[in-house]
Amino acid sequence: MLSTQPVSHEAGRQRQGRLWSNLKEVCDLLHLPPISINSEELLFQHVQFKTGQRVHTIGQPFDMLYVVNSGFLKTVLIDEFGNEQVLAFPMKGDLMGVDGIHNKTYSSEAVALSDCDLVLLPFKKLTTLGRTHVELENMMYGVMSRELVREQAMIGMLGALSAEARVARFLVTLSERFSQMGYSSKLFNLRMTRHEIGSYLGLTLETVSRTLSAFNEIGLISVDQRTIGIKDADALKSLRRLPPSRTRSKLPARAKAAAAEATVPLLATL
Amino acid sequence: MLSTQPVSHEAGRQRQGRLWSNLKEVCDLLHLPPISINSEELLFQHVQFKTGQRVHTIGQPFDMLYVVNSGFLKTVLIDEFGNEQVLAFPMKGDLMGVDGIHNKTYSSEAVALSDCDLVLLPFKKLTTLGRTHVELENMMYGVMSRELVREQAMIGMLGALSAEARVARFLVTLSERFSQMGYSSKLFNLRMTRHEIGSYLGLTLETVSRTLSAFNEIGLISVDQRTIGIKDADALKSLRRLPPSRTRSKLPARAKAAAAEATVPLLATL
DNA sequence: CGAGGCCTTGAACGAAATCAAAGTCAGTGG
DNA sequence: CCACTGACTTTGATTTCGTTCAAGGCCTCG
Repeated sequence: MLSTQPVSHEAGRQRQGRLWSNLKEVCDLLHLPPISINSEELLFQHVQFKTGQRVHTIGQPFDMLYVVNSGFLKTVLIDEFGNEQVLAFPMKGDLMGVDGIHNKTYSSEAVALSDCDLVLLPFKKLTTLGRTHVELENMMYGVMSRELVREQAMIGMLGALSAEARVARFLVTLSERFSQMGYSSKLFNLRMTRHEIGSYLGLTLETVSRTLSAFNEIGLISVDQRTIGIKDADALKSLRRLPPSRTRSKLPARAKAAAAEATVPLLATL
Repeated sequence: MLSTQPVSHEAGRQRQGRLWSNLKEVCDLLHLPPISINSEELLFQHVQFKTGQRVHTIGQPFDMLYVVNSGFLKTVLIDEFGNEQVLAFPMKGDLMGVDGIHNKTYSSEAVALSDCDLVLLPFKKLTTLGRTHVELENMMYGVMSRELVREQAMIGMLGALSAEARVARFLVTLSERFSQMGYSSKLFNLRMTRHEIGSYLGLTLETVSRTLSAFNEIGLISVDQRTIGIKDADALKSLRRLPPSRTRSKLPARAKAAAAEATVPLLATL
């Protein structure tokens, strides 16, 4: 489902020995409808990070958002004992740094898991520009809301799914992302360790390893170290195996009033 | 830490037999610095919901944000089998509905756990207004970012903490919220069932119940049905008991390059 | 008073964590 | 070139935390 427009594969152009992208290219990257701004002149600088480098750290003053143009990263929280909690594995098209707006300080740390090329979006520049370009402003709100929805889905997954289901969904999501990026959805390399996957999924590295081996056993995937082959995507997708009886939705008796109309125009959905 | 300014305790004024709040009152509610807009004329309507009523449902067209002025709610995700996953328990000062911006459709459902009074913030109105009032716009971004940070903290908790630690943190957070609202931080009533707490924390209702009983045993709290007394807040706060050896932060060998300067000015934090 | 939610507690089970050991792989330096 | 090192991975054995299943008590509301 990639745009087939003649954007250079490595989006951006050289200038002063450095890559720059215009707003339309950034929108493409974020999978957003392009914005009609006389924007050929409005360029955003790229930056490169090497494997292991930190893009931003916790507590660092916030002024930039980042869009991944190529490469793989992780974002992590670090607790008071130095333990890492992986929050996400940003890759091409993902936005980073939104958590820094509040408090003017990044609340997470972003680390490159491979060499990366990121587009720099100076936040001030964006908001200023947004004030005169409704579309851009809407895009900003939209992207932030999208992040929020993603995190809600993550919470749902951590709260309700078994280890197997989490690993299965992780693989499916990765596969879809790779496919979006134009890589094979059937065969790819993990850029992160079992440990990092485990942290991301709320599991230990051993459980991740064992679960992958088990999927391999029953022919859902093939595993060789970091190389994953997806053999039965449908089975992976439908693998739920959630702790069953939990959390069945039902309105309490006291809620019968809800049938009545609300105090304000309110659609009677459901 | 409440503002001691003479805002009416039940913020807002009567007009046409209904409560309305101006922008300053809304900012107070959200714990944000007040905005200097000639805003006495800019009023936001309140709405009341009865226990059990839904404020918005999944898939319903989005057009409003909501700020809780009084009462207690839950927001939930519902999976394909009708299972509920509690995402949050909004109460006074909390913002709801942000997940609806993306897709123009609410992606979660909000249900009143008690009779509630909510301030309606028509999103269109806010953004239009934000375009001419930088402060308001910044506030919008700030609030959305704050939500994101909260959810990240939630992910961290679900990913890393033991059942006891989750329940302890839940109690501490509740206690602090009650205190903020001017209620006792030492003695309060839960508005939600064990089942709902369990869903929120990624535990079963039995585990929640047992953990509360255990805290009661060792004198950290007193429990009688929905009534909770906090006896040793410090012990609750420091109760971590996280699965120990997990996820210790350490840079991989390949990351030695990180010591070198980044491609862009980058603070050497840590 | 009875019914239905809700909460507690016990006992047994099971999924995932922990502990432990051996194997793989990439990079390094002799 | 090859052996050595250190990080990463796999697999096994054991333990433990939290779930599941079950039964009984409590409280509210009709």
